[in-house]
Amino acid sequence: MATGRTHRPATRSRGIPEATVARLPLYLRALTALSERSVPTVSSEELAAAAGVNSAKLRKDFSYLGSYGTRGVGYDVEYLVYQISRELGLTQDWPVVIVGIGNLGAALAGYGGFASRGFRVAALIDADPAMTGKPVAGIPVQHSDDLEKIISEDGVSIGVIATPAGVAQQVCDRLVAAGVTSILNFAPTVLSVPDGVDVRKVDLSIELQILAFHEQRKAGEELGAEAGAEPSAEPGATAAAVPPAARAAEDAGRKGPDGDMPAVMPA
Amino acid sequence: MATGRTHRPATRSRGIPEATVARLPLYLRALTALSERSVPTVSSEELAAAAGVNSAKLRKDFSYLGSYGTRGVGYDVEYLVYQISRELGLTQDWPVVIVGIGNLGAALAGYGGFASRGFRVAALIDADPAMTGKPVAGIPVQHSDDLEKIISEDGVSIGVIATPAGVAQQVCDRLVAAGVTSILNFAPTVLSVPDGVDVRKVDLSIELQILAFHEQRKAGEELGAEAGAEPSAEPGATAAAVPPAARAAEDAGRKGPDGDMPAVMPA
DNA sequence: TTGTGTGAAGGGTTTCACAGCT
DNA sequence: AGCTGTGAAACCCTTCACACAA
Repeated sequence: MATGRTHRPATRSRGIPEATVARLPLYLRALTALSERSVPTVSSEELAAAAGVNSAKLRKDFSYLGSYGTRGVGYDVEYLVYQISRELGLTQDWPVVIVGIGNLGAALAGYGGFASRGFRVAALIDADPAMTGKPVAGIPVQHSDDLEKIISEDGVSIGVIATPAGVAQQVCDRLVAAGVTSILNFAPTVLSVPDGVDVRKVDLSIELQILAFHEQRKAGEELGAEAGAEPSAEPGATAAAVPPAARAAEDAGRKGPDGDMPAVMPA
Repeated sequence: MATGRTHRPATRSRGIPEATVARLPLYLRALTALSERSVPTVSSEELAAAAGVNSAKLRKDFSYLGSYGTRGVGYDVEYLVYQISRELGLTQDWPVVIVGIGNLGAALAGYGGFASRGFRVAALIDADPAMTGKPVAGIPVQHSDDLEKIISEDGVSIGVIATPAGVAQQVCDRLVAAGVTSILNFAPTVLSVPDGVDVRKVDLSIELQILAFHEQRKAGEELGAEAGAEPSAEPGATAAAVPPAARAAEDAGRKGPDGDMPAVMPA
Protein backbone atom coordinates (compact mmCIF):
# COMPACT_ATOMS: atom_id res chain seq x y z
CA MET A 1 0.00 0.00 0.00
CA ALA A 2 1.10 3.59 -0.39
CA THR A 3 -1.24 6.50 -0.08
CA GLY A 4 0.52 9.81 -0.28
CA ARG A 5 -0.93 11.98 2.44
CA THR A 6 -3.10 11.89 5.51
CA HIS A 7 -6.68 10.66 5.61
CA ARG A 8 -8.19 12.68 8.49
CA PRO A 9 -7.86 11.29 12.04
CA ALA A 10 -10.81 8.91 11.75
CA THR A 11 -13.93 10.98 12.35
CA ARG A 12 -15.32 8.46 14.83
CA SER A 13 -18.09 6.33 13.36
CA ARG A 14 -18.47 5.91 9.60
CA GLY A 15 -14.71 5.57 9.26
CA ILE A 16 -14.08 2.48 7.19
CA PRO A 17 -10.58 1.14 7.87
CA GLU A 18 -8.16 1.57 5.03
CA ALA A 19 -7.46 -2.16 4.96
CA THR A 20 -11.13 -2.81 4.44
CA VAL A 21 -11.41 -0.26 1.65
CA ALA A 22 -8.54 -1.98 -0.11
CA ARG A 23 -10.46 -5.25 -0.08
CA LEU A 24 -13.82 -3.96 -1.21
CA PRO A 25 -12.82 -4.05 -4.89
CA LEU A 26 -11.91 -7.71 -4.42
CA TYR A 27 -15.30 -8.54 -3.00
CA LEU A 28 -16.96 -6.52 -5.70
CA ARG A 29 -15.20 -8.45 -8.41
CA ALA A 30 -16.16 -11.79 -6.89
CA LEU A 31 -19.73 -10.63 -6.44
CA THR A 32 -19.96 -9.40 -10.01
CA ALA A 33 -18.89 -12.81 -11.23
CA LEU A 34 -21.58 -14.43 -9.09
CA SER A 35 -24.11 -11.92 -10.31
CA GLU A 36 -23.34 -12.80 -13.91
CA ARG A 37 -23.98 -16.43 -13.11
CA SER A 38 -27.28 -15.34 -11.56
CA VAL A 39 -26.37 -16.67 -8.14
CA PRO A 40 -28.86 -15.06 -5.75
CA THR A 41 -27.05 -15.38 -2.40
CA VAL A 42 -23.63 -16.25 -0.99
CA SER A 43 -22.33 -17.13 2.43
CA SER A 44 -19.35 -15.34 3.87
CA GLU A 45 -17.46 -18.59 3.52
CA GLU A 46 -18.08 -18.93 -0.21
CA LEU A 47 -17.52 -15.29 -1.02
CA ALA A 48 -14.36 -15.19 1.05
CA ALA A 49 -12.98 -18.17 -0.86
CA ALA A 50 -13.75 -16.48 -4.16
CA ALA A 51 -12.06 -13.29 -3.05
CA GLY A 52 -9.07 -15.05 -1.54
CA VAL A 53 -9.52 -13.95 2.08
CA ASN A 54 -10.86 -15.69 5.17
CA SER A 55 -14.46 -15.45 6.17
CA ALA A 56 -13.96 -13.77 9.54
CA LYS A 57 -12.17 -10.93 7.85
CA LEU A 58 -14.86 -10.60 5.25
CA ARG A 59 -17.61 -10.46 7.85
CA LYS A 60 -15.71 -7.87 9.85
CA ASP A 61 -15.21 -5.83 6.70
CA PHE A 62 -18.90 -5.95 5.83
CA SER A 63 -19.83 -5.02 9.37
CA TYR A 64 -18.26 -1.61 8.76
CA LEU A 65 -20.63 -1.01 5.88
CA GLY A 66 -23.74 -2.00 7.81
CA SER A 67 -25.73 -5.12 8.45
CA TYR A 68 -26.44 -6.35 5.00
CA GLY A 69 -26.74 -10.11 5.06
CA THR A 70 -29.22 -12.47 6.65
CA ARG A 71 -28.30 -14.77 9.50
CA GLY A 72 -28.59 -18.39 8.61
CA VAL A 73 -28.71 -17.53 4.91
CA GLY A 74 -25.94 -15.29 3.66
CA TYR A 75 -25.75 -12.15 1.54
CA ASP A 76 -27.97 -11.08 -1.33
CA VAL A 77 -25.56 -10.78 -4.26
CA GLU A 78 -27.25 -7.97 -6.15
CA TYR A 79 -27.82 -5.96 -3.04
CA LEU A 80 -24.22 -6.25 -1.92
CA VAL A 81 -22.92 -5.36 -5.37
CA TYR A 82 -24.89 -2.18 -5.18
CA GLN A 83 -23.89 -1.30 -1.64
CA ILE A 84 -20.20 -1.85 -2.24
CA SER A 85 -20.33 0.05 -5.52
CA ARG A 86 -21.94 2.94 -3.76
CA GLU A 87 -19.47 2.85 -0.91
CA LEU A 88 -16.58 2.93 -3.37
CA GLY A 89 -18.15 5.75 -5.30
CA LEU A 90 -18.64 3.71 -8.45
CA THR A 91 -22.25 4.66 -9.00
CA GLN A 92 -20.97 7.84 -10.57
CA ASP A 93 -18.47 7.78 -13.39
CA TRP A 94 -14.95 9.05 -13.03
CA PRO A 95 -13.19 10.59 -15.98
CA VAL A 96 -9.52 9.63 -15.96
CA VAL A 97 -6.59 10.95 -17.92
CA ILE A 98 -3.56 8.85 -18.75
CA VAL A 99 -0.33 10.76 -19.24
CA GLY A 100 2.52 9.07 -21.06
CA ILE A 101 1.39 6.85 -23.91
CA GLY A 102 4.26 4.45 -24.29
CA ASN A 103 3.82 0.71 -24.14
CA LEU A 104 2.49 0.90 -20.63
CA GLY A 105 0.17 3.82 -21.26
CA ALA A 106 -1.22 2.03 -24.29
CA ALA A 107 -1.75 -1.10 -22.23
CA LEU A 108 -3.62 0.90 -19.62
CA ALA A 109 -5.70 2.68 -22.25
CA GLY A 110 -6.76 -0.64 -23.68
CA TYR A 111 -7.46 -2.24 -20.34
CA GLY A 112 -11.02 -3.52 -20.30
CA GLY A 113 -11.81 -3.58 -16.60
CA PHE A 114 -11.41 0.15 -16.87
CA ALA A 115 -14.51 1.34 -18.62
CA SER A 116 -16.56 -1.42 -17.10
CA ARG A 117 -16.50 -0.16 -13.50
CA GLY A 118 -17.28 3.50 -13.34
CA PHE A 119 -14.09 4.74 -14.95
CA ARG A 120 -13.89 6.42 -18.31
CA VAL A 121 -10.73 7.33 -20.18
CA ALA A 122 -11.34 11.02 -20.78
CA ALA A 123 -8.05 11.61 -22.54
CA LEU A 124 -4.66 10.21 -23.44
CA ILE A 125 -1.85 12.72 -23.19
CA ASP A 126 1.72 12.51 -24.44
CA ALA A 127 4.56 14.97 -24.84
CA ASP A 128 5.70 13.56 -28.18
CA PRO A 129 4.24 15.65 -31.05
CA ALA A 130 4.53 12.61 -33.31
CA MET A 131 1.93 10.86 -31.17
CA THR A 132 -0.59 13.70 -31.27
CA GLY A 133 -3.76 12.69 -33.05
CA LYS A 134 -2.75 9.05 -33.32
CA PRO A 135 -5.52 6.86 -31.98
CA VAL A 136 -4.57 4.43 -29.21
CA ALA A 137 -7.23 1.96 -28.16
CA GLY A 138 -9.63 4.05 -30.20
CA ILE A 139 -8.84 7.30 -28.45
CA PRO A 140 -6.77 10.02 -30.15
CA VAL A 141 -3.69 11.09 -28.22
CA GLN A 142 -3.56 14.75 -27.27
CA HIS A 143 -0.49 16.85 -26.74
CA SER A 144 0.63 17.67 -23.24
CA ASP A 145 0.51 21.39 -23.96
CA ASP A 146 -3.25 21.06 -23.62
CA LEU A 147 -3.11 19.17 -20.32
CA GLU A 148 -4.60 21.94 -18.20
CA LYS A 149 -7.39 22.62 -20.65
CA ILE A 150 -8.33 18.93 -20.87
CA ILE A 151 -8.40 18.48 -17.10
CA SER A 152 -10.56 21.47 -16.39
CA GLU A 153 -12.94 21.03 -19.31
CA ASP A 154 -13.69 17.43 -18.47
CA GLY A 155 -13.65 17.93 -14.71
CA VAL A 156 -11.04 15.20 -14.36
CA SER A 157 -10.02 14.45 -10.79
CA ILE A 158 -8.06 11.23 -11.31
CA GLY A 159 -4.81 11.10 -13.25
CA VAL A 160 -2.64 8.15 -14.20
CA ILE A 161 1.06 8.79 -14.71
CA ALA A 162 2.79 6.36 -17.05
CA THR A 163 5.70 8.54 -18.09
CA PRO A 164 9.41 7.99 -17.57
CA ALA A 165 10.52 8.64 -14.01
CA GLY A 166 12.41 11.76 -14.97
CA VAL A 167 9.34 13.77 -15.85
CA ALA A 168 6.85 12.22 -13.45
CA GLN A 169 7.14 14.92 -10.80
CA GLN A 170 6.57 17.77 -13.18
CA VAL A 171 3.65 16.00 -14.80
CA CYS A 172 2.30 15.42 -11.33
CA ASP A 173 2.68 19.08 -10.44
CA ARG A 174 0.80 20.15 -13.56
CA LEU A 175 -1.98 17.65 -12.94
CA VAL A 176 -2.39 18.85 -9.37
CA ALA A 177 -2.27 22.51 -10.36
CA ALA A 178 -4.98 21.81 -12.92
CA GLY A 179 -7.26 20.26 -10.34
CA VAL A 180 -6.47 16.55 -10.15
CA THR A 181 -6.70 15.27 -6.57
CA SER A 182 -5.97 11.55 -7.03
CA ILE A 183 -2.98 10.13 -8.81
CA LEU A 184 -2.03 6.63 -9.76
CA ASN A 185 1.70 6.59 -10.36
CA PHE A 186 3.42 3.94 -12.48
CA ALA A 187 6.71 5.78 -12.68
CA PRO A 188 9.38 4.54 -10.30
CA THR A 189 9.71 7.74 -8.29
CA VAL A 190 8.40 9.12 -5.05
CA LEU A 191 5.99 11.90 -5.91
CA SER A 192 5.47 14.76 -3.56
CA VAL A 193 2.06 16.35 -3.53
CA PRO A 194 0.25 18.88 -1.39
CA ASP A 195 -2.09 17.84 1.38
CA GLY A 196 -5.44 16.61 0.19
CA VAL A 197 -4.05 14.87 -2.87
CA ASP A 198 -3.90 11.08 -2.82
CA VAL A 199 -1.15 9.18 -4.53
CA ARG A 200 -1.03 5.46 -5.02
CA LYS A 201 1.86 3.81 -6.73
CA VAL A 202 2.34 0.68 -8.73
CA ASP A 203 5.90 -0.41 -9.09
CA LEU A 204 7.01 -3.53 -10.86
CA SER A 205 10.52 -3.39 -9.60
CA ILE A 206 9.47 -3.11 -5.97
CA GLU A 207 7.17 -6.09 -6.29
CA LEU A 208 9.91 -8.17 -7.86
CA GLN A 209 12.33 -7.23 -5.12
CA ILE A 210 9.88 -8.31 -2.47
CA LEU A 211 9.46 -11.63 -4.25
CA ALA A 212 13.23 -12.00 -4.49
CA PHE A 213 13.51 -11.52 -0.76
CA HIS A 214 11.15 -14.40 -0.06
CA GLU A 215 12.67 -16.49 -2.81
CA GLN A 216 16.06 -16.12 -1.19
CA ARG A 217 14.57 -17.23 2.11
CA LYS A 218 13.17 -20.36 0.57
CA ALA A 219 16.53 -21.23 -0.94
CA GLY A 220 18.23 -20.82 2.43
CA GLU A 221 15.71 -23.08 4.06
CA GLU A 222 16.41 -26.31 2.22
CA LEU A 223 19.29 -26.91 4.57
CA GLY A 224 18.75 -26.46 8.31
CA ALA A 225 15.09 -27.43 8.29
CA GLU A 226 14.29 -27.00 11.98
CA ALA A 227 16.35 -24.28 13.63
CA GLY A 228 16.94 -20.69 12.51
CA ALA A 229 18.33 -21.42 9.04
CA GLU A 230 21.14 -18.88 8.74
CA PRO A 231 24.32 -19.13 10.79
CA SER A 232 25.67 -16.49 13.23
CA ALA A 233 24.00 -14.00 15.60
CA GLU A 234 22.17 -15.11 18.71
CA PRO A 235 18.60 -13.94 19.26
CA GLY A 236 18.97 -11.60 22.22
CA ALA A 237 22.56 -10.53 21.71
CA THR A 238 22.99 -6.80 21.29
CA ALA A 239 26.77 -7.25 21.28
CA ALA A 240 29.27 -6.49 18.56
CA ALA A 241 30.60 -9.80 17.16
CA VAL A 242 31.96 -8.65 13.81
CA PRO A 243 31.68 -11.44 11.23
CA PRO A 244 34.89 -12.78 9.66
CA ALA A 245 34.54 -11.11 6.27
CA ALA A 246 36.71 -9.48 3.64
CA ARG A 247 35.63 -5.83 3.83
CA ALA A 248 38.31 -3.24 3.08
CA ALA A 249 38.11 -2.32 6.72
CA GLU A 250 39.05 1.07 8.05
CA ASP A 251 37.85 1.08 11.63
CA ALA A 252 36.25 -1.44 13.92
CA GLY A 253 32.84 -2.58 15.04
CA ARG A 254 30.18 -2.48 12.30
CA LYS A 255 27.78 -5.21 13.16
CA GLY A 256 25.08 -7.02 11.28
CA PRO A 257 23.42 -10.41 11.44
CA ASP A 258 25.47 -11.82 8.59
CA GLY A 259 27.92 -10.97 5.84
CA ASP A 260 30.02 -7.88 5.55
CA MET A 261 30.80 -5.91 2.42
CA PRO A 262 33.07 -7.66 -0.08
CA ALA A 263 36.14 -5.98 -1.57
CA VAL A 264 34.48 -5.66 -4.96
CA MET A 265 30.90 -4.45 -4.97
CA PRO A 266 28.57 -6.46 -7.17
CA ALA A 267 26.46 -3.41 -8.09
CA MET B 1 -0.19 -5.49 -0.60
CA ALA B 2 -1.19 -9.07 -1.22
CA THR B 3 1.00 -12.05 -0.76
CA GLY B 4 -0.73 -15.27 -1.57
CA ARG B 5 0.19 -17.75 1.08
CA THR B 6 1.74 -18.03 4.51
CA HIS B 7 5.22 -16.91 5.44
CA ARG B 8 6.06 -19.19 8.35
CA PRO B 9 5.03 -18.04 11.83
CA ALA B 10 7.98 -15.69 12.29
CA THR B 11 10.95 -17.87 13.27
CA ARG B 12 11.89 -15.69 16.24
CA SER B 13 14.89 -13.46 15.66
CA ARG B 14 16.13 -12.67 12.16
CA GLY B 15 12.51 -12.25 11.09
CA ILE B 16 12.30 -8.95 9.25
CA PRO B 17 8.73 -7.63 9.38
CA GLU B 18 6.89 -7.80 6.10
CA ALA B 19 6.16 -4.08 6.24
CA THR B 20 9.87 -3.40 6.48
CA VAL B 21 10.70 -5.71 3.59
CA ALA B 22 8.20 -3.83 1.45
CA ARG B 23 10.03 -0.59 2.13
CA LEU B 24 13.58 -1.80 1.55
CA PRO B 25 13.29 -1.38 -2.24
CA LEU B 26 12.27 2.23 -1.64
CA TYR B 27 15.34 2.91 0.46
CA LEU B 28 17.49 1.11 -2.03
CA ARG B 29 16.28 3.29 -4.87
CA ALA B 30 16.88 6.47 -2.92
CA LEU B 31 20.32 5.26 -1.90
CA THR B 32 21.22 4.33 -5.45
CA ALA B 33 20.38 7.84 -6.57
CA LEU B 34 22.62 9.26 -3.83
CA SER B 35 25.35 6.84 -4.75
CA GLU B 36 25.26 8.02 -8.35
CA ARG B 37 25.70 11.55 -7.15
CA SER B 38 28.67 10.32 -5.09
CA VAL B 39 27.11 11.38 -1.80
CA PRO B 40 29.12 9.58 0.88
CA THR B 41 26.71 9.61 3.84
CA VAL B 42 23.06 10.39 4.64
CA SER B 43 21.16 11.01 7.82
CA SER B 44 17.96 9.11 8.52
CA GLU B 45 16.12 12.39 8.07
CA GLU B 46 17.44 13.04 4.58
CA LEU B 47 17.09 9.49 3.38
CA ALA B 48 13.60 9.23 4.79
CA ALA B 49 12.56 12.35 2.91
CA ALA B 50 13.98 10.94 -0.32
CA ALA B 51 12.13 7.68 0.18
CA GLY B 52 8.88 9.30 1.22
CA VAL B 53 8.65 7.93 4.76
CA ASN B 54 9.37 9.39 8.18
CA SER B 55 12.72 9.06 9.84
CA ALA B 56 11.59 7.10 12.90
CA LYS B 57 10.17 4.40 10.66
CA LEU B 58 13.32 4.28 8.61
CA ARG B 59 15.53 3.92 11.65
CA LYS B 60 13.31 1.17 13.03
CA ASP B 61 13.45 -0.60 9.69
CA PHE B 62 17.22 -0.43 9.56
CA SER B 63 17.47 -1.66 13.11
CA TYR B 64 16.08 -5.00 11.93
CA LEU B 65 18.97 -5.35 9.52
CA GLY B 66 21.64 -4.58 12.07
CA SER B 67 23.45 -1.53 13.34
CA TYR B 68 24.79 0.00 10.21
CA GLY B 69 25.06 3.73 10.63
CA THR B 70 27.16 5.92 12.86
CA ARG B 71 25.70 7.99 15.67
CA GLY B 72 26.15 11.66 15.19
CA VAL B 73 26.97 11.12 11.51
CA GLY B 74 24.49 9.02 9.56
CA TYR B 75 24.72 6.09 7.18
CA ASP B 76 27.44 5.24 4.69
CA VAL B 77 25.63 5.21 1.36
CA GLU B 78 27.68 2.54 -0.41
CA TYR B 79 27.68 0.27 2.57
CA LEU B 80 23.94 0.50 3.01
CA VAL B 81 23.32 -0.10 -0.69
CA TYR B 82 25.23 -3.30 -0.39
CA GLN B 83 23.60 -4.45 2.83
CA ILE B 84 20.08 -3.85 1.58
CA SER B 85 20.84 -5.46 -1.76
CA ARG B 86 22.12 -8.51 0.02
CA GLU B 87 19.14 -8.63 2.35
CA LEU B 88 16.78 -8.48 -0.61
CA GLY B 89 18.73 -11.14 -2.44
CA LEU B 90 19.78 -8.85 -5.26
CA THR B 91 23.43 -9.79 -5.19
CA GLN B 92 22.49 -12.82 -7.21
CA ASP B 93 20.57 -12.52 -10.46
CA TRP B 94 17.08 -13.78 -10.88
CA PRO B 95 15.92 -15.09 -14.22
CA VAL B 96 12.29 -14.10 -14.81
CA VAL B 97 9.80 -15.24 -17.42
CA ILE B 98 6.97 -13.06 -18.63
CA VAL B 99 3.90 -14.90 -19.87
CA GLY B 100 1.45 -13.05 -22.07
CA ILE B 101 3.08 -10.61 -24.47
CA GLY B 102 0.31 -8.17 -25.19
CA ASN B 103 0.68 -4.45 -24.67
CA LEU B 104 1.32 -4.94 -20.99
CA GLY B 105 3.74 -7.84 -21.40
CA ALA B 106 5.66 -5.81 -23.94
CA ALA B 107 5.78 -2.86 -21.58
CA LEU B 108 7.13 -5.08 -18.84
CA ALA B 109 9.69 -6.66 -21.16
CA GLY B 110 10.98 -3.23 -22.07
CA TYR B 111 11.00 -1.92 -18.53
CA GLY B 112 14.46 -0.63 -17.71
CA GLY B 113 14.57 -0.90 -13.94
CA PHE B 114 14.26 -4.59 -14.58
CA ALA B 115 17.65 -5.64 -15.77
CA SER B 116 19.34 -3.03 -13.67
CA ARG B 117 18.60 -4.56 -10.28
CA GLY B 118 19.34 -8.24 -10.28
CA PHE B 119 16.54 -9.33 -12.58
CA ARG B 120 17.01 -10.74 -16.04
CA VAL B 121 14.27 -11.47 -18.53
CA ALA B 122 15.01 -15.10 -19.32
CA ALA B 123 12.11 -15.54 -21.71
CA LEU B 124 8.96 -14.04 -23.13
CA ILE B 125 6.16 -16.55 -23.61
CA ASP B 126 2.90 -16.21 -25.51
CA ALA B 127 0.20 -18.61 -26.64
CA ASP B 128 -0.30 -16.94 -30.01
CA PRO B 129 1.71 -18.79 -32.70
CA ALA B 130 1.81 -15.58 -34.73
CA MET B 131 3.95 -14.04 -32.01
CA THR B 132 6.47 -16.87 -31.85
CA GLY B 133 9.91 -15.74 -32.88
CA LYS B 134 8.96 -12.09 -33.06
CA PRO B 135 11.40 -10.02 -31.04
CA VAL B 136 9.91 -7.82 -28.32
CA ALA B 137 12.29 -5.46 -26.58
CA GLY B 138 15.04 -7.40 -28.31
CA ILE B 139 13.98 -10.79 -26.99
CA PRO B 140 12.30 -13.33 -29.26
CA VAL B 141 8.91 -14.54 -28.05
CA GLN B 142 8.63 -18.25 -27.45
CA HIS B 143 5.53 -20.37 -27.70
CA SER B 144 3.78 -21.46 -24.54
CA ASP B 145 4.06 -25.12 -25.52
CA ASP B 146 7.68 -24.84 -24.45
CA LEU B 147 6.91 -23.23 -21.09
CA GLU B 148 7.98 -26.16 -18.96
CA LYS B 149 11.20 -26.66 -20.88
CA ILE B 150 12.14 -22.99 -20.63
CA ILE B 151 11.48 -22.84 -16.89
CA SER B 152 13.50 -25.88 -16.02
CA GLU B 153 16.39 -25.23 -18.39
CA ASP B 154 16.93 -21.70 -17.14
CA GLY B 155 16.18 -22.51 -13.50
CA VAL B 156 13.53 -19.80 -13.42
CA SER B 157 11.86 -19.33 -10.08
CA ILE B 158 9.99 -16.07 -10.70
CA GLY B 159 7.16 -15.77 -13.19
CA VAL B 160 5.18 -12.73 -14.30
CA ILE B 161 1.65 -13.29 -15.55
CA ALA B 162 0.38 -10.66 -17.98
CA THR B 163 -2.24 -12.75 -19.72
CA PRO B 164 -6.00 -12.20 -19.88
CA ALA B 165 -7.76 -13.13 -16.66
CA GLY B 166 -9.40 -16.16 -18.23
CA VAL B 167 -6.20 -18.12 -18.67
CA ALA B 168 -4.23 -16.78 -15.72
CA GLN B 169 -4.99 -19.67 -13.39
CA GLN B 170 -3.96 -22.34 -15.87
CA VAL B 171 -0.79 -20.45 -16.74
CA CYS B 172 -0.13 -20.17 -13.03
CA ASP B 173 -0.64 -23.90 -12.53
CA ARG B 174 1.78 -24.72 -15.30
CA LEU B 175 4.38 -22.31 -13.97
CA VAL B 176 4.12 -23.79 -10.51
CA ALA B 177 4.23 -27.35 -11.78
CA ALA B 178 7.37 -26.47 -13.73
CA GLY B 179 9.09 -25.15 -10.61
CA VAL B 180 8.25 -21.47 -10.30
CA THR B 181 7.79 -20.46 -6.66
CA SER B 182 7.14 -16.73 -6.93
CA ILE B 183 4.52 -15.14 -9.12
CA LEU B 184 3.74 -11.57 -9.95
CA ASN B 185 0.20 -11.44 -11.25
CA PHE B 186 -1.12 -8.63 -13.43
CA ALA B 187 -4.30 -10.44 -14.42
CA PRO B 188 -7.38 -9.35 -12.50
CA THR B 189 -8.06 -12.70 -10.85
CA VAL B 190 -7.38 -14.36 -7.55
CA LEU B 191 -4.82 -17.08 -8.16
CA SER B 192 -4.75 -20.14 -5.99
CA VAL B 193 -1.39 -21.73 -5.44
CA PRO B 194 0.00 -24.45 -3.19
CA ASP B 195 1.78 -23.63 0.04
CA GLY B 196 5.29 -22.36 -0.40
CA VAL B 197 4.47 -20.36 -3.51
CA ASP B 198 4.30 -16.59 -3.18
CA VAL B 199 1.91 -14.53 -5.22
CA ARG B 200 1.84 -10.79 -5.41
CA LYS B 201 -0.67 -8.97 -7.51
CA VAL B 202 -0.80 -5.69 -9.30
CA ASP B 203 -4.24 -4.55 -10.25
CA LEU B 204 -5.01 -1.26 -11.94
CA SER B 205 -8.70 -1.48 -11.39
CA ILE B 206 -8.36 -2.06 -7.65
CA GLU B 207 -6.05 0.91 -7.28
CA LEU B 208 -8.44 3.14 -9.16
CA GLN B 209 -11.36 2.00 -7.04
CA ILE B 210 -9.46 2.83 -3.87
CA LEU B 211 -8.72 6.28 -5.26
CA ALA B 212 -12.38 6.71 -6.18
CA PHE B 213 -13.36 5.93 -2.62
CA HIS B 214 -11.19 8.72 -1.25
CA GLU B 215 -12.18 11.04 -4.07
CA GLN B 216 -15.82 10.57 -3.15
CA ARG B 217 -14.99 11.36 0.46
CA LYS B 218 -13.35 14.62 -0.52
CA ALA B 219 -16.37 15.64 -2.56
CA GLY B 220 -18.69 14.95 0.37
CA GLU B 221 -16.54 17.07 2.65
CA GLU B 222 -16.94 20.44 0.98
CA LEU B 223 -20.21 20.83 2.84
CA GLY B 224 -20.35 20.08 6.57
CA ALA B 225 -16.77 21.02 7.35
CA GLU B 226 -16.67 20.40 11.12
CA ALA B 227 -18.95 17.57 12.21
CA GLY B 228 -19.33 14.08 10.81
CA ALA B 229 -20.02 15.00 7.18
CA GLU B 230 -22.68 12.49 6.17
CA PRO B 231 -26.18 12.50 7.61
CA SER B 232 -27.89 9.62 9.47
CA ALA B 233 -26.71 6.92 11.86
CA GLU B 234 -25.60 7.69 15.41
CA PRO B 235 -22.20 6.43 16.56
CA GLY B 236 -23.17 3.83 19.12
CA ALA B 237 -26.54 2.83 17.72
CA THR B 238 -26.80 -0.86 16.88
CA ALA B 239 -30.49 -0.40 16.14
CA ALA B 240 -32.44 -0.88 12.92
CA ALA B 241 -33.45 2.54 11.56
CA VAL B 242 -34.23 1.67 7.94
CA PRO B 243 -33.54 4.65 5.68
CA PRO B 244 -36.45 6.11 3.67
CA ALA B 245 -35.51 4.73 0.27
CA ALA B 246 -37.05 3.20 -2.82
CA ARG B 247 -35.80 -0.41 -2.76
CA ALA B 248 -38.13 -2.98 -4.31
CA ALA B 249 -38.70 -4.15 -0.76
CA GLU B 250 -39.88 -7.59 0.14
CA ASP B 251 -39.41 -7.81 3.88
CA ALA B 252 -38.33 -5.44 6.60
CA GLY B 253 -35.19 -4.41 8.44
CA ARG B 254 -32.12 -4.13 6.25
CA LYS B 255 -29.97 -1.44 7.77
CA GLY B 256 -26.99 0.51 6.62
CA PRO B 257 -25.41 3.86 7.35
CA ASP B 258 -26.93 5.53 4.31
CA GLY B 259 -28.79 4.92 1.07
CA ASP B 260 -30.76 1.89 0.07
CA MET B 261 -30.92 0.22 -3.32
CA PRO B 262 -32.67 2.18 -6.07
CA ALA B 263 -35.36 0.68 -8.29
CA VAL B 264 -33.04 0.65 -11.28
CA MET B 265 -29.53 -0.63 -10.68
CA PRO B 266 -26.83 1.50 -12.23
CA ALA B 267 -24.47 -1.39 -12.86
C1' DT C 1 -29.51 -25.56 12.49
C1' DT C 2 -27.06 -22.39 9.88
C1' DG C 3 -24.36 -18.48 9.21
C1' DT C 4 -24.13 -13.44 10.38
C1' DG C 5 -22.47 -9.72 13.45
C1' DT C 6 -19.34 -8.44 16.92
C1' DG C 7 -16.93 -7.94 21.53
C1' DA C 8 -12.50 -9.36 23.06
C1' DA C 9 -7.93 -11.18 22.48
C1' DG C 10 -3.85 -11.28 19.96
C1' DG C 11 -0.32 -9.67 16.56
C1' DG C 12 1.79 -6.49 13.91
C1' DT C 13 3.11 -1.68 12.72
C1' DT C 14 3.91 3.04 13.67
C1' DT C 15 5.13 6.69 16.56
C1' DC C 16 7.25 8.63 20.58
C1' DA C 17 10.94 9.98 23.18
C1' DC C 18 15.25 9.46 24.95
C1' DA C 19 19.56 6.88 26.24
C1' DG C 20 23.90 6.38 24.38
C1' DC C 21 27.65 6.62 21.06
C1' DT C 22 30.62 9.64 18.07
C1' DA D 1 25.98 18.83 19.64
C1' DG D 2 24.16 15.58 16.58
C1' DC D 3 22.03 11.52 15.10
C1' DT D 4 21.42 6.58 15.66
C1' DG D 5 19.24 2.65 17.94
C1' DT D 6 15.51 1.08 20.64
C1' DG D 7 12.26 0.16 24.64
C1' DA D 8 7.55 1.50 25.47
C1' DA D 9 3.09 3.37 24.15
C1' DA D 10 -0.36 3.88 20.87
C1' DC D 11 -2.66 2.42 17.03
C1' DC D 12 -4.41 -0.57 13.54
C1' DC D 13 -5.61 -5.02 11.76
C1' DT D 14 -6.68 -9.85 12.14
C1' DT D 15 -8.42 -13.78 14.34
C1' DC D 16 -11.21 -16.06 17.71
C1' DA D 17 -15.35 -17.58 19.50
C1' DC D 18 -19.93 -17.14 20.50
C1' DA D 19 -24.47 -14.64 21.09
C1' DC D 20 -28.15 -14.05 18.32
C1' DA D 21 -31.35 -13.91 14.41
C1' DA D 22 -33.73 -16.39 10.64
